Amino acid sequence: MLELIDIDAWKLDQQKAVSPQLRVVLRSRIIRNNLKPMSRLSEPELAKEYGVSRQPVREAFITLVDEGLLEIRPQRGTFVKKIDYEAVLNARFVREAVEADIIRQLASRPNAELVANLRQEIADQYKAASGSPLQFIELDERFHRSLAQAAGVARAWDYLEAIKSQMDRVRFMTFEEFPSITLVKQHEQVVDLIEQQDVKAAEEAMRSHLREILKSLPKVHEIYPEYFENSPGSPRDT
Amino acid sequence: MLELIDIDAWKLDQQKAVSPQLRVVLRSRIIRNNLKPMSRLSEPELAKEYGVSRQPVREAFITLVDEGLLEIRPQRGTFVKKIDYEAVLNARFVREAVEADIIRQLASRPNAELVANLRQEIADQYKAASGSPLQFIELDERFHRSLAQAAGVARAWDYLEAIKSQMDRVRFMTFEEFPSITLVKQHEQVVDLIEQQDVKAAEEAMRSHLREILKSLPKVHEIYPEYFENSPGSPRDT
DNA sequence: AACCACCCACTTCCATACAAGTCAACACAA
DNA sequence: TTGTGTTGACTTGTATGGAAGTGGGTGGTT
Repeated sequence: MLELIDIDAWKLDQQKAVSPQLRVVLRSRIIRNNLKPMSRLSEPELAKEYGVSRQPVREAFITLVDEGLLEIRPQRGTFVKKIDYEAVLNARFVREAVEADIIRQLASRPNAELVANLRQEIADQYKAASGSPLQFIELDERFHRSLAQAAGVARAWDYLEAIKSQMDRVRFMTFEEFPSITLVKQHEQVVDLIEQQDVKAAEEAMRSHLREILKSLPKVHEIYPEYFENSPGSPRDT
Repeated sequence: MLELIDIDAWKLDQQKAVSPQLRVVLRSRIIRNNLKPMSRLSEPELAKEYGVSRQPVREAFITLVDEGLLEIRPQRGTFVKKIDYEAVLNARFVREAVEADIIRQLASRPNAELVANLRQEIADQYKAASGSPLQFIELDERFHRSLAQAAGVARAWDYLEAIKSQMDRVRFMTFEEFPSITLVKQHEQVVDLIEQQDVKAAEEAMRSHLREILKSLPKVHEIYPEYFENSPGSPRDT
C-alpha cells in the first residue's frame, strides 16, 4: 500500500516494531518526492528525528535498497536514487504483460457480480477524479488490485506492487496535470469489454491504458532531467 | 543469480561487507532445500558458525523475509518458510505473462544473430541435460535471461528473479526426475518459431513450456505435503 | 492425578560503542 | 599560485549488552 495519508505527521507506535514502520514512512516520502533524488539521508540524523537508534533506521534503509529507492555507498553515505528511466520502462512492460493476461482471464467467462462491483468502484473514481488526485491514486490502485483478485492471482498484484514504486514516483511528479478523468474512462471501457466478453478488445484496452505513462514520462524527464538516470539520450550515466 | 556452486564450502570475504554475503549463502541453502521448511534458524548460532556477530545475520534475515523465504516471529524465532503453493502458482502466472510478451516482441521481427546465439545455448543445454542437472538449471536461467535481454527488457528479468525463487524451490525438490531433455526440446521449438516469425505459435510454445511446473508441482506436494502451506486441498493452514 | 502459578532459558528487537573507510579543508612547501 | 600531504570530522559496517516478550518445565496445591 502507498500509505498516502498523514505521512508527514507520523508518530511511531511504540508497541509495534520500529523498523518496518520507518520503512513505510521513508518509502512514502521518497515516492511522493518529499525526499528528492540524490539527497542524502544520514542514519544518525533520521534516528534522532524519530527518536530511535541507528539500527532500525539502517534496517529500513536496507529494505529500501532492495526496492531500488535508496543507494548505500559504503563509508560514503546513503542517497535517494534517481528515477531509473529504463527501470520505469521495464516495470511498465512487466505490468502490461501481467495485467493483460488478467484481463484475458476475466473477459473469457461471464462474471456479473464482478462487473457490478467494478462499476461501483468506477463511480467512486469519477467523484475523486475531479477533486483530490491523491485519493484518486488510491482508488486506482484498488481497482487494479480488484482485477487481480477476481482472476485468482491476488499475490501477483503483491509482486507488481514492489515493481510499481518506480512508476509511482513519476506519477507523483506529474501530479497536478494528471489526466484522472481520462484514466477513469479507460477503466470504464475495460469493464465494458469484460462484460461483453470481448477478450481481444478488453486486453487491448488494458494494454493501451497502461501505456499512458509513456506519454507523461518524457515530459517529466524534460522538466526534471536531473532527477533521472539511464535516460534514453544519455546512455552513459556513471 | 542462483550461485549454485560451492555454497556449502563458503568462506566469507573479509574485505567485502558480510551481511550481503550471508544473504546469498542462506538464500541458496534454502532454495536448494539444504535448510528445510519449518526448521529454525537462530541468530547467535549462525553468527558463531560463520564467525561474525549477530547483526549482519539479522540483516540477512530481514532481506530474506522480503523474498518470502524466511519468517520472523518476534520473540519466538526465525523459521524457514514452507513453500507457499499459491505463491508458486502466482509466480508462475506472472512469469508466463511476461515471457509471452517477450516472445511476441522477438518473433515479430527478424533477428538472425539472436537465433544463432540461442542455438548455441541450446547445444550447450543438450550436453548438460543428460549429465549434470545442476548445470542445466544454470543454462536454463541463462537462456531465459538472453531472451529478455534481446527484447530490450533485461531489467524485467531481474524483477522476475526475485519472484522465481519460490518456483526454484520446487524445482530443486523434484531434481533428479527433472525432464531436462524435454525442456531443451521446448526451448528449441521456441527458437524455431521465433526464426519463422510465427508470433502466435511462438508465444503459445513459450506459454506451454512455462506450464511444465504445473505437472511436477502436485507430485512434489504429494510426496512432501509437510513442506507446503496454502495447498489447494487445505484452505485453512494456520 | 489434574491443574495452575511461577520461573528461567531462550528468542528477537533496540541501544550503544567501536572499527574502518572517505573526503574536504587546511597548512605548508615548491 | 599551484600542488601536495595530513589531519579530522564525517560516513557506514560490525560487535556487544540489555530490554521485553514467549514458552516450556517445575513444583506446589487442590
